[in-house]
This record gives sequence, C-alpha cells and structure tokens, in this order.
Amino acid sequence: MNRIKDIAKKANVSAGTVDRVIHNRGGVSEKTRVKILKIIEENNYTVNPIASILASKKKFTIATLLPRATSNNDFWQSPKEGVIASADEIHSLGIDVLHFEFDQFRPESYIEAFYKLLESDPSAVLLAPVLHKETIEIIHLLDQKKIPYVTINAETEGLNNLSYIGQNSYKGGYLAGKLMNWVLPPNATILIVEIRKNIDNHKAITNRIKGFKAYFDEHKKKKSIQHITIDQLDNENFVNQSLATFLEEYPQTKGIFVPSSKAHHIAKSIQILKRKDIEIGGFDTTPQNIDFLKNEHIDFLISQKPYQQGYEGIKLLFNYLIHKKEPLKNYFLPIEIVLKENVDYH
Amino acid sequence: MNRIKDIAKKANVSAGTVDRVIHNRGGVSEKTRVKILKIIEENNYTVNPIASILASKKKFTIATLLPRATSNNDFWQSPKEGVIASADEIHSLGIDVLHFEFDQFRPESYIEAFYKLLESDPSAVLLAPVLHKETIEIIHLLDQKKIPYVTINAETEGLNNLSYIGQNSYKGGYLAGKLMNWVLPPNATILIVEIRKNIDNHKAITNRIKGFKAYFDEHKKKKSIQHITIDQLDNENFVNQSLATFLEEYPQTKGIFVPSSKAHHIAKSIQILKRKDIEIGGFDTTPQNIDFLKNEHIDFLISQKPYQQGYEGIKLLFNYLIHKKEPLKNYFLPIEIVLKENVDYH
DNA sequence: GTTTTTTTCGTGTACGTACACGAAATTAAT
DNA sequence: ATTAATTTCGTGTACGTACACGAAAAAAAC
Repeated sequence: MNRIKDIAKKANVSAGTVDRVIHNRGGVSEKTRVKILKIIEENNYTVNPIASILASKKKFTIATLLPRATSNNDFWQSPKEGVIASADEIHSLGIDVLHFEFDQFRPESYIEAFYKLLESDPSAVLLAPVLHKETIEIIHLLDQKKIPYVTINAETEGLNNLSYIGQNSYKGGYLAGKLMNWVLPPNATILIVEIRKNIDNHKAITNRIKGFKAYFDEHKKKKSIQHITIDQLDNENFVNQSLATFLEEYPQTKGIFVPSSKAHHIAKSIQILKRKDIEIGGFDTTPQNIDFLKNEHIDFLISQKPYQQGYEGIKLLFNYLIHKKEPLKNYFLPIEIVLKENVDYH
Repeated sequence: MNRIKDIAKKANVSAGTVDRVIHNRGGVSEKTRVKILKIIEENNYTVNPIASILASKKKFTIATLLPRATSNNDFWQSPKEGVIASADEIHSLGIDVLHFEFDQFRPESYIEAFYKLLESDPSAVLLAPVLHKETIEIIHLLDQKKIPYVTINAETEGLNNLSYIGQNSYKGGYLAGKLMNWVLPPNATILIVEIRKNIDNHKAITNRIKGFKAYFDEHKKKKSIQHITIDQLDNENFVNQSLATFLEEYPQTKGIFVPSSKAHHIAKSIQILKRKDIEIGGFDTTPQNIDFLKNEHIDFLISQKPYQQGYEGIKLLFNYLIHKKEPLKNYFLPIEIVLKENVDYH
C-alpha cells in the first residue's frame, strides 16, 4: 500500500495536507511541507493517475489546426487519421480533442480557424504551420495565453513550440538524391519539377531540393540537373506540353525528382508520353502516388510518415498535460523509403 | 452525463443490475437484460475504463518470453526495449508486465523459462517462438489454461495465437533482391551467406532467401547466385578464409546477401580483404550493422522493426485485456529500408 | 489578555464502477 | 394458502485522489 493516506499517516497529517503539498496549492507550513516531501521521497510515492484522473474534474482539451483534406487522396488525410486514432486512445482518460481545419491556399481561412480555436480555450494545441507568414503573425496569442503547442510537418524557426514532429526535409531530399543516383545510368540528366510558384511557405520543398543537389555535389556525380516549374497542375494538357517541350530540349533526361506530393501528375504525363526510360521519385504515399508506384511509373517515394505526425503529436501532448513529461524539442521521424515491393506493408 | 447510473435510471433498475448485465454476471431476467442492453446501445454508453480499473481489484499481468539479449548489440535488445516502453505506459493502468528470458541456443532453457512463466499465472503472454519444435511441444499448455498469447518475430503455423506481429520474411527477402539488383552491375555474381547450419527454427531466413531469389527469377535477371554456409562466425580468420576462397573461385562476385542480422561479420571480412567493389545487404539495424552501414561496407539493411514488435505486442494485449478489442490475426510491420542516409532517423 | 486576522490543516464528499450482501419478488413445493 | 426455494435486483462500501469548506491553531493587533 502506498497511497496518499499512507503518506499522510507517516507524516502525522491528513490526506488533504499531503495533497496540497503534491499539487503546490500552498497553505502548508514550510516545516510540514518539507517533512511530507521527504516521506514521499523515501517511500517513492507517486500519485495514482487513474484515481487522479477520476477525481479531477478538470477536463483537458487538445485543439488541432490542420489543413483540410480535400479528398481521401489528400496528404492531409493521414495526419488527421493519426490524430483521431490517438485521440480515441486517450478519450477515456478525460482528454477531448477538437479539430479545426483550414484551406491551405486561403490564408484568411487559416486566421479564421485559428481564432475559432482560441475561443475553444484549449489546454494545448497541435498545428501544422504550413502558412509561415501568418503563423508568425498570430502565434504569439498562444504564447500569451500560455497554451503549449506542438508543431508538425513544417519545420519553422522562431516559435516557442513545445516540440516539432516531422521530417528533416534536407535529409529527405538528400536520400532522394541517393536513390535517384542508384536508379539512373551515369551521365543522365535529371529534372526537378516544382509545382507552384511563389510558395514562400513551403520551406520543406526548398530544403528537399537543396538536400537532393547536395547529394550529387558531395559525391562528385557530375549529373546535369535542370528545373522547371509547372503551375497549372490540374490542366493535364498543359502538364504534358510542358514536359514534352522540356524533354525535347533535354533528350538525355532519365530521371525526374518531384519534391512534393504531386509526383503522380508527372508520372501520368510521362506515361502518356510513353517514356518508360524515365525514372521518377517523389514524396508522400498518397493513394494516387501509390497507384503509380505500383504500376512502376514512379520508382520510389519517400514518406514523411504523416499518420505518425498526428498520432505522436497528440500522444506527446497527452503525456505533457497528464504526466507532466517534458518532451524533446524535435522529433524527427524516420525517413521512410517506399518502393513497389514494400508499399503494401506501409 | 452517461454513467452507469444514468443507464440504470432510464431502465428503471439500479446501477448494480446494469453492472451485472455489462459483465455478464447473470442473475438478471432476460427481459430486463434485453431492455438494459437496448438502452446501453441507444445511448452508446461505454464503461469508463478509468473508474473501472480503479474499482476493479483484479490485476492483469502480461508475461513475455523472449531470447535473452547477450549484449546491447544484440538484436533482441530492441524488442525488449519496446516491451518495456509499452509496459511503462500501461503500468499505471494496473497492468504488470513480467519478463522471462531464455538462451535461444539452449532449448532446455526455453522450456525452463516457459514453465516459470506458467507459474506466474499471467493473464496473457507475448512470446517469440524462435525455437519452433519446442514451441509446438509446449504451447498447448497455454491453450489449456486459456491464456491468450501473441507471437512476435517468428511466423509460426499451427498456433492458436491471438495475433502475430512481425515481418513477412519472404517479402523482406524479395525487397532485398530488388535493392541488390539496383546496386549491382549487370552480370554480377551474388553470394548468399548463411550463418548457422541446421537451424530448423529459422524459417524466416529460408523465406528471405526464397524471396530474394524470386525477385531475380520474376524479373528475368540472369544473375548467378551462389551459396556458402559459415559456421564459426566468431573465428574471424575462418570467416576471412572462407570468403577469400569463395571469391577466388567466383571473381565476378559483386554482391553478398546476408539473410540474417550477421552482415557485419561479413562486412568486416570484406573490409579486411579490401574488396571495395563488393556490395553487401543484410537484415536488422543492430549497432554493429549500423557501424558498417555508416562506413559504407554495408550498402543496405532491412529492418524488422523489432522495437515495434515488442511495443505493439504489449499494446495489443492491453487493448485485448482491458478493452476487449479483438485484434487481427496478423500485423505485418513495415519492411523498412535503412541506408547510410536515413539510418540516423531510424 | 482579549479580539482580530492570518495561517494551517482535517473532514467530507465527489468522481464512476465493481462486487458482496442480503432484501424483495417470483416461482415452486407442500 | 403457506412455506420453501429460487430468481432477481437494490443498497452500500471500496478503489485512491481532488478540492471545497470550515475548524483549529498560530500570529498579529489592540
């Protein structure tokens, strides 16, 4: 038996007093406080979290702020699923998780969702700061209210976030470089396809490209690396045209690196152009990407483990709120290589 | 409010009666039983596990039966760490996890540990049935006592296990085949190095080899694949000799596949023999293997995610015992590719 | 020394469920 | 109809902690 009662008896005080000491609620003389702490120490007593949660009326709520998944194919579906799975596990432990979503291409919807989130007065927040500028502008409201927050997916500097959970984008690109080098013959030309213009917020993509190039630099593989940017991804003809034009100009192109989750668009065009000799590598195992991985028009994908970002993020906040467990500042998730041969166990 | 009391009130019975229905403890007329079940359904009431655990005196214990890790470098260190981490998380929820270990090369120690485990009268068991024959002989004692058990790491047929958690070895070998093919020039000879003779229990290794060869068969890559078996791994000279002899006979050898966790021994010899042109692939990210991965004498490793095997195994049993959540029969963990470039985030 | 203020701490109830005990209701036996 | 046997169910207490309330003790003010 090692209950609050037992500690109390050993200290010749009541359970209430011990409780006050444990929770730093004051109203206890320094003398008895020290005595009780010593006895707690000696008996290495710890509160029974089960009883504690039951007795405590205070309900914790964690709010999440993530881009809305526009379809089941969307990248953002996965973090959401991870969040929900984690939330389910801790729901019975008195934690509620509220979801707030925004349109990642409409900054104003981000701000709007953020304010709604604030109104819910959460105990903690999980957010994906993909809109960098806006995040910097409003994040101080969380600091001000002393609401702890964890960021996922987008590494962002200058935040007082409790932790970041996600991938090291540079290393992800670097690994992509290695894989691309593996699958390509010597002296091939590589094309890097960027998708949107002026996306100041997608630092991750920039870092991936840096990492990708760094691999070739460091290994003295003198490959020609070209860039194009394709804006109108939804316009299939436009994509085909852009690629066809490029490939005419650079016939030695044997590899295409897509540093975003949109490799499947490129793979589709390459399929239409009947260029079986071109290897494609990209990021994120969305259903569409997986389709092209399976039919061998995409050679490799690198997963950011988005599900885990959501899952671990919620779990971390739970441990912080309930068990007062101080997390690390950064949790870099494994950089997972997904090929046709292992995608099914992914 | 959705408490047992509320359900009781709606059904015009007392909380005790509802409790009896929930736990199938009998002593309730069919009529009221059905009524209560209906009301529970309608209000989708679920017991509060917190209060339930607190009120329940019954303590669950999960026993584990795993090979002893002979050093921190040992493969079996990881599942153990996963088990411990998972056990820590649920300890406060009233679950104790007891560890039983054996020497995987002494079957009698396995039997001995098994009987000790039985004496502890666990609520459930997690075991790695690496000793196949012995497992088949004694596992019925668990069935007999109706103790549910989960197996990890070694896929074994003919067991009444609740679940299996581990890798699909065949697919692991198949993937290794693809990677080996990527890194090798055409027309290279490949050597498969088996480590111990007569290990009837390591079905996984056999399956990996099958998968490995299947890749080359299916892709019509006419590579010459040779085998050797090296017994005395600890005898470094012997290993060097064996490899040197083989390489003399087959000078075209450019790749070595080690379908076990012992690739580092081979890598060391190849390093000594100064054959930088030979690529090595193996399994399991033990510290020693990682060392050779980092110094580029091993090209790739495939991880079985041993930590997750332990972690998820305990978690699954917890959910089964406490939340009565029926698990799937098989949980095949991701087949993770580990290269020098992503090993640090592993 | 008395009263007032402040500090310190003990008591009691609540959290939601589990389960023992025994009372009430129903059914069976006479 | 009475008693006995059986079924059905209500009550009460326990699990260990949190926290409000207010009493007792100590300190301060007069």
